[in-house]
Amino acid sequence: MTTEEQNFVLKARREKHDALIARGIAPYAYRFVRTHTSASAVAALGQADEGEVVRVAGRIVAWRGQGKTSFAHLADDAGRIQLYFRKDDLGEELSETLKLFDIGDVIGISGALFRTKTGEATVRVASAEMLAKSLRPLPFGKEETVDGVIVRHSGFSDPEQRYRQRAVDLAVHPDVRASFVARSKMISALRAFLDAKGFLEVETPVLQPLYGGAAARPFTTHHNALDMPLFLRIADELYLKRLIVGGFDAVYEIGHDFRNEGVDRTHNPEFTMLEWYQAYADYTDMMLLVEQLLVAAANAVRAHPAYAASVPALATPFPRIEWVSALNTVLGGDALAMSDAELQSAAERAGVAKPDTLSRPKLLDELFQAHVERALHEPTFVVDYPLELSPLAKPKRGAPGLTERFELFAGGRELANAFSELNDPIDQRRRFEAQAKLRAAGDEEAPGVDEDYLRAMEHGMPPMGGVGVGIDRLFMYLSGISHIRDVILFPTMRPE
RNA sequence: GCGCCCAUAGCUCAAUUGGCAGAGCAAAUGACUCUUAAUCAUUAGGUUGUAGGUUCGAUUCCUACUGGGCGCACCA
Repeated sequence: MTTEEQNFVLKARREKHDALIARGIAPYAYRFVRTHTSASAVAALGQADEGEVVRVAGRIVAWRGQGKTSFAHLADDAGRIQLYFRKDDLGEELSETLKLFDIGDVIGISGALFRTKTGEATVRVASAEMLAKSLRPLPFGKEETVDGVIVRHSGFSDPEQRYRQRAVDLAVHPDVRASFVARSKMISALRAFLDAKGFLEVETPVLQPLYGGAAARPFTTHHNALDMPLFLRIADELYLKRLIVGGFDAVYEIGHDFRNEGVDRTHNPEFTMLEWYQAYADYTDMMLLVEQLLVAAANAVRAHPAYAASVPALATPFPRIEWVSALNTVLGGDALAMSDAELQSAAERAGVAKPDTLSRPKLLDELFQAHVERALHEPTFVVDYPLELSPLAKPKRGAPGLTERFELFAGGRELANAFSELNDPIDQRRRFEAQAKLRAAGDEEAPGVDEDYLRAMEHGMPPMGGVGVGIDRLFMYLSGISHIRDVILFPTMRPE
């Protein structure tokens, strides 16, 4: 098609649009007062054969004309309901107008409920209003119900088009809408949980002059008026901990982090992160909170009928395994005492790419990922990470080479990361400097020294526990959805 | 970033060894006053992703490009 205006389908729609105007009917309305949704109308009829007059609105998703009568289905957020148009009820003029209605149009209906002889709750249409004329057809598939299961035919299934045109995807796929409803309910439950525990929801900068709080490559941008580079945050951590210095006892933030790295089924360049920090608590307190929070999230997702069956049963407390002993077991020796060369050859055997280019902490991390993480299917806390992997965590009491840190794994993926937060500014400076050295040696993900953060800490940072939870992945785990693009409304795509 | 695969009508898909580009749905016209993947008849709808090449002839074979999917790498 050369230009879309010449397409015969669009042309026919446009002609009907013009014909509506010619009949004095506005193709785009301002408002329609509904008395019922599709679902509440069906409920209002109950088991009766005749019911009250209802006003419903939605999109025409199916049309079965039959001479002087027509049946249609009207879909709204709550579901769908059948409409029955009868020429004798509507009169000549409205019957003529009806010919200008198409599948995809948004209309408002008034009429009495009744039950057809096949048993379906239906509105006997007395009046119909055009609310929004659809000029571009939606790719509705046909549906049939076989043994109570809805079977779709010839739907809209090209994954590229579905992600690029999410409005269309959502409009024709109630199950896609359902997944985002469940996600939203889960996030509401997380907020309710933390609010009830006395946490204050806050917002910290997305645009940061210095990035930190995680090991990742950032997106960079530029502020014109200030003529300065800015980074999109890779984590909220350092700003939230400044707030604890400022006197807030417990804060949390739900927002987007941005990491300039590959895209695959579990990575989108922007993703949703929950972080919280609680003064006077340590990582053991955080473990209990994470368990409770996960149970609350799982209950919220399970409450959605579409996901009731897919949510894993969570038995608390989750098992705890120690990072070092788990790695020692799989490597058959004392991992921390091994030489760099020994670690490199172990990494080589584990299939780690280019182990000779990795720093020692990276090597350890890779070995742990390869041998231990992938095998953790049930929710499991991995505790007490090596200090060199955890530059923002407090040393473990009685084991100075380790930190008080845990990560929660489930389904082979990391769901949460938490520490007893490092609040000693002298130690923190040393850790930053060690990171800066790695950075100078070529580790692009190692952050530098954040003087502003150190200054805040030097004023006295209360001891605290902190947690980060990847929201997209948590929802993927709970819902059983395997691709991150299916839990993000508008995933990052190349321009078409 | 690397490898493999995919791109045909608005949507979902066909097209034999390289030989006139098709079907279903959606659309238009007509028939049908309880249908429901409604049905029936007729009609229209295409620069086969883009640019080149091989060939008498390319949707089909080759090259490059664009976009996508899957896997690997990086990462959470």
